[in-house]
Amino acid sequence: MSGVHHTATFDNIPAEKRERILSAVAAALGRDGIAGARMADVAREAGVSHGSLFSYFPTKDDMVRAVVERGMAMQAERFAGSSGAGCFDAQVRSVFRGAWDLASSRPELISLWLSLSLEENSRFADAILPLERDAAERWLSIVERGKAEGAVAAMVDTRAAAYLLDALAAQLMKSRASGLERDKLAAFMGVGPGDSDLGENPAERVAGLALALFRPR
Amino acid sequence: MSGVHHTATFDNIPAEKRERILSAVAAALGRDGIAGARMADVAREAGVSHGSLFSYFPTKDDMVRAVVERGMAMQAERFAGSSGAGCFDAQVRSVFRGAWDLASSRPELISLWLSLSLEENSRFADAILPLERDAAERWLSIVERGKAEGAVAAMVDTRAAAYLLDALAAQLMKSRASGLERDKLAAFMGVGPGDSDLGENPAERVAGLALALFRPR
Amino acid sequence: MSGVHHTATFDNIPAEKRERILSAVAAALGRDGIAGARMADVAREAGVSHGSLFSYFPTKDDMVRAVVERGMAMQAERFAGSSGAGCFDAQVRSVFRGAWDLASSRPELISLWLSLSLEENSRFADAILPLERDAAERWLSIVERGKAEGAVAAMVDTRAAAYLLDALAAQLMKSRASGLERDKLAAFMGVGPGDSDLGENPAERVAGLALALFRPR
Amino acid sequence: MSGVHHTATFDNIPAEKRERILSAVAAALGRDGIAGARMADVAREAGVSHGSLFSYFPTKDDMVRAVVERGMAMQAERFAGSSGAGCFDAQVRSVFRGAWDLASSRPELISLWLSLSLEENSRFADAILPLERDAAERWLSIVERGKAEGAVAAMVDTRAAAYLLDALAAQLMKSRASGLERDKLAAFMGVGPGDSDLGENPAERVAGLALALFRPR
DNA sequence: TATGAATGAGATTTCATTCAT
DNA sequence: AATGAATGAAATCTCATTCAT
Repeated sequence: MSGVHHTATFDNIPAEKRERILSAVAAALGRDGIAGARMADVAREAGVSHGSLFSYFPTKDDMVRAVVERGMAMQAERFAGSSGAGCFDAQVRSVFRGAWDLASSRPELISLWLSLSLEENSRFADAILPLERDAAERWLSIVERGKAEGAVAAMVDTRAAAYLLDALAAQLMKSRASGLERDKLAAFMGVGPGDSDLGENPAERVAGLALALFRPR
Repeated sequence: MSGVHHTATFDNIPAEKRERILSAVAAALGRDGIAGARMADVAREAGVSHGSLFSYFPTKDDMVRAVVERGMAMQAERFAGSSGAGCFDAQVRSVFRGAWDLASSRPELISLWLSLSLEENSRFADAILPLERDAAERWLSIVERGKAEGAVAAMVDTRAAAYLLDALAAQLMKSRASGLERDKLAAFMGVGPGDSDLGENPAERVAGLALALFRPR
Repeated sequence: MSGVHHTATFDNIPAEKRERILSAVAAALGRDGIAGARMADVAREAGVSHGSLFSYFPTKDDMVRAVVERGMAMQAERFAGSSGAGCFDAQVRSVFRGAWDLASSRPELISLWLSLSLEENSRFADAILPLERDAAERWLSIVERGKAEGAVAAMVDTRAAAYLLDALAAQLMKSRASGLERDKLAAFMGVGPGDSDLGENPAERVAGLALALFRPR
Repeated sequence: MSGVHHTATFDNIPAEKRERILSAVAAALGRDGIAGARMADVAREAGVSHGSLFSYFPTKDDMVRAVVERGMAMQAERFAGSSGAGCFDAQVRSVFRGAWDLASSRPELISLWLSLSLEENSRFADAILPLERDAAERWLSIVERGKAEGAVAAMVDTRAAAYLLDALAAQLMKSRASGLERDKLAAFMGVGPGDSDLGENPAERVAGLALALFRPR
């Protein structure tokens, strides 16, 4: 299942073209969904013939896998920058900020990631489960460190807390990537739906709450 | 946009048949996605002819809207049972429990709901935005009541707290409806992926953590 | 492998239409070969939309099988009319005449039958092997009867003789169905290639030789 | 139509490479048919680049012609070894044996030859008609010599006899080159289809019968 | 001369929608 | 009102052929 999903031809073309194609794939998948994305659109947007696309990826599903496995690694990096560096508070804020920034700059990757949780796309689950498990491990170790530092109250259920932080980060990204969820966030934050200003950066605001809640008093 | 999406014919058929059809629609949409669901499958699974389906709903999108508007109302009821009754703690537990139970009994509705947040399905956003806003209002009033009761510390950011509780409830439902998210939950809770027993009911466990965090100490 | 290869829909349409479609399929397969025949051509020549064609046969290969299994049965009948009736000489002449007539009236069936012997079409072999075996049995019993009647010399190798008669009948049909083989027959019979008159009916002439050779002297 | 179908470049490459390419072409055409064979497969199997193939043959049809005209000459040689040498019996046995051996060693050439009789490949008929006519002439002169030698009864219809011998030789080659025809031969000879041993060499057995039949008694 | 990436016409197949019965 | 056969636009995928390097 996992492994290489592109042809040797794809390895041989210029790196710039490769990036252009993968970006076009991600954009189309994020915009139209996995089932709804059309190979012809991807080809046009990447500036290649649609015959070429099939010389890079044997099938549409292979193309999806290629961009999922590669694109999802970028998402994992929202942890990489924060891991090991700084105190609990700094780490949590860094992850939330990274999540928000990723969702701001590459919303299509978030849309694609969200769609991978759907049953209709369960055939791709194996491509991201390792990343999801990795994220769980990281959150768990962050909370453990928080307890060791005294930044997290001893009575806190470590596993539930890690789950809570992950859910919050996921919801923040969703709120950034989806129009509907953006409106929903606006409803929570008390600003009008058309209002593009969501006030204080929600990622910072929510991170602040979470940190305050965990802190022993 | 919003309003009635079925024909007069659909109103005239027996209620039992109506339910059977809407259930089949929800099952197909949840299983195969909005783009992937096929009218022929819905017809076969509902036990009606292919042609009849089009005499009930002018188009596939109308059919989707009909089930979204109707099916999503069920989801809203996870609040209905808890609203106004009991203290803050009881209300939060009740909503989380309701969310978990709904996701257990009708996972296809959760899958459908999740897919409505995707950009590819943004044309249906208007059909659920009111419900989402309603949910935001309810969470906000629940937190406010919590503060009035003294069950929520005064320093807590009300809006962020409501957002947090909503995110947590959403994540719980997702963890129940999607195979991938179930495995992810297992990773957080420290049980094997094949292990069907997730230990203590996660909804109760997570609700317990949230309530403890909000409580003044 | 063997069995029904068409949909229930195909059973429900008028018999006349069914025949029209099967004839168009046989014509296209005989003319363009199995790989070369195009579904769009078949549809146009049968006077149905090409969408309909796929509602009758799930795939192109199913369509081929349907016409092979059905069309080949017609070929088997070149034996049916002669079996059991008359003396050895009459039977052999009848089979040769039937073969010639079938090849004259439905050359496309012969072309299709010939193409089924090719390795490229070996996936359809199971559909005609029973008919081929049946033909072998019939020739063997015809030769045996010939011996019992005294129309075939006792020293004749029964199995080889049956094989010879079958090869001869096959070659006659080939000579009738293929332009190249027709020219080749003309070369053997000493008439010009453009000459449409092949002299005495070759089927009768060749049957006459075979019968004379087998007869004890 | 007839003539040279390859480029000057093809003449300039090493003879070994030329043979390798023509063998790969024959193998692909025999295995997959003319319509089904893919240039990319031929290139890979011949160990040359895709582009080179087109520098040797302007089009796929030219490539087919090149191998047909060249490969078919080999088939004609099954007569060459026997022509002029030996008595009638020896000649007939020699041709049958040669046909059987060619079909055993180069079955793909037989498959290709069989496919050339199909209407779908009639555009190549001119490439082999001379060879077919030559074969007819040879059979006719062999039978005539047989009559002069007294090995063939005077009452035998010379032209029909030549046609019969050709049909028999063709059927023998077919029985060797095609899986289906091999099973059919097994049915005639009374051995199981899986039984790789066809008993006495069928070519000798059938030749023996033919010679016995022609012999005056 | 050799290579292999690029192209696009054309093939099979799907499926929402229509409509005669 | 119900049925299911019919339709054709549109999707994925193939592959002979071209051409820059």
